[in-house]
Amino acid sequence: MKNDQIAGMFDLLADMLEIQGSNPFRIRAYRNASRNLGSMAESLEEMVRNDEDLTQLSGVGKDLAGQIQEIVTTGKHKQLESLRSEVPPGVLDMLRIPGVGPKKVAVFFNELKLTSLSELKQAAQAGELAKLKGFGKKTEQSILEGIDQAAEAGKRVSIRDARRWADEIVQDLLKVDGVTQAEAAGSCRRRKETCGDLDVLAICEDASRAMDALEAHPLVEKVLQRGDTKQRVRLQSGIEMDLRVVPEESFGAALQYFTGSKEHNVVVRGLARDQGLKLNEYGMYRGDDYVAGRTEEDVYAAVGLPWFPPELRENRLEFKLAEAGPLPELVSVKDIRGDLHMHTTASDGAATVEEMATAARERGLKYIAITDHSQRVSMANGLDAERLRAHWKEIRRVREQIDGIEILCGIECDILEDATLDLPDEVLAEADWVIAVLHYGLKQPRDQIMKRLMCAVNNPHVDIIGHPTGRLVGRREGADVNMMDLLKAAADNGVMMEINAHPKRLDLDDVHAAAAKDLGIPIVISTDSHSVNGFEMLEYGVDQARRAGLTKKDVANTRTPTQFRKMLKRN
DNA sequence: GCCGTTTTCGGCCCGACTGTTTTCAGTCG
Repeated sequence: MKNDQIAGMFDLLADMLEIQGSNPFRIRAYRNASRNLGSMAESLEEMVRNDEDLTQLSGVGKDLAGQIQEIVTTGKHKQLESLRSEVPPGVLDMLRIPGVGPKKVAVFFNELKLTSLSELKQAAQAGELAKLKGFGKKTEQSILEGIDQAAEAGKRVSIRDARRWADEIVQDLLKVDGVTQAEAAGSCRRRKETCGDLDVLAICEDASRAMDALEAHPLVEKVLQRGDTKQRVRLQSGIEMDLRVVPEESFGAALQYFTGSKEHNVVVRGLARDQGLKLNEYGMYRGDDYVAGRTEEDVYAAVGLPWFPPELRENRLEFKLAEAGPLPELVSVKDIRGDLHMHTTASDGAATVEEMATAARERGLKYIAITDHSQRVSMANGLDAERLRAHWKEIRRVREQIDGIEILCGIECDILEDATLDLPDEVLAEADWVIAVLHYGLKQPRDQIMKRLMCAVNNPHVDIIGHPTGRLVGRREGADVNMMDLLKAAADNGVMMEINAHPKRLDLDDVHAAAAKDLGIPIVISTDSHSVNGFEMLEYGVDQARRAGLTKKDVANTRTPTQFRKMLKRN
């Protein structure tokens, strides 16, 4: 039983309790626990097996500890099972309709006995919803429109798309007459790997000018709401965006407020309250007196906190770091000196060794590793021993010809389904840099997955585990990796861990990267480039590392070429 | 249901927008 499965059960429970009109704080407790469980590195199953105290986990008390234990040991959750028989699954689907929440769903279910989206649609078309108390024609119409979107709703977009759209709109808003400042907030600013919606803030003397501009923007499909200070639109891509127009003296407070995360803000507001202050999106107040709000720095300073990089604002690490002293400086793109995962035309890349090396040098990199696929990945024209040796010969030739950048002879070697490596040890021994990865058999049971990873970690020639879970963000779950066991073994064997920078991978994720750092494992942020444009992905990997609280020191490829070589096992 | 403690019960964020309501409830972030 994986952590996120258990978290999912608590979320489902919360949905059902909400429709039943339970105590909202009890519901929040389930959601809160769900979130915390979903973002922890240790496996709950292991914790139960080792008889560890689950109430140590934040948001988990005696009751939930018992429920987790029940789920892990029996695979079931009695309370959830009995609620399931009371609330049909189709009723939960109704929650996905924009503007429809638990109260409305309860009315549909209890008064009209509707149990699915299609029944709800028929009732709306027959005009039955508008007859209900508290409902009218407009609500009925908007539900009718919303039902078709329900399937799409909740879809998240990659940080890369989110940033492209948000940045474009921000840049265009800044050109609008009267707009003096504009910035993206929300999960996009925190660089979360996916975004459910976009938030943009602007200062504009006449808010309607900014809103008119947004309404006319080519990326915008439709205005969903428009008030005096807030406008909500849907972009062509289907994702929704909020624009808030705020006064200058509130910009910092609003930026802080709308950047979140919610959990981070709860803590900040709590600290404010403890000091007799009140924080909202307009500013920090003592009674009715404005204390701060122009900048985020002012807001944090008013409660005795340092300014936090947005990537840290998840209420996971940042408050502990702040308590321990000045915040560490997080790693940044300019710190990265090497890129140690990339492909060429020898396997499935689009550029030659020479082209990749030249492009890397132009981007200011001092060393790279060429790591084409091994033979198992036949689809990608993976290399067998003979072709690999010829390829390395070619790399050495280019190495002699190009100044200003070091090139390592590497390989991205598959860890096969039977827990052996795709190339013999004597071949791997000739490499400068060996990345071991899972590509196939990702659905194998945990025991076999771990057997494979341990085989790689224990091999003396393996330098690093690449994209350790093999997940594809929003598309494919990764293998069932016991990450803490893998990290401990990696630490014991001097094996590094990769943060694969491609926005579709971002693997390790932020939580596991933080766990790796805690164990002292050197982390490498690599782009896995398949063309010269691939190097642009570096920033997404760096953002993920920043979310894990990594500094320059924690990231091996911030070292100079000489320093980096000294970190390798074979030296 | 959790948490903290001014230890065992009270607090748990709150403001914008919409629609239906004529003073507010529901939803959302």
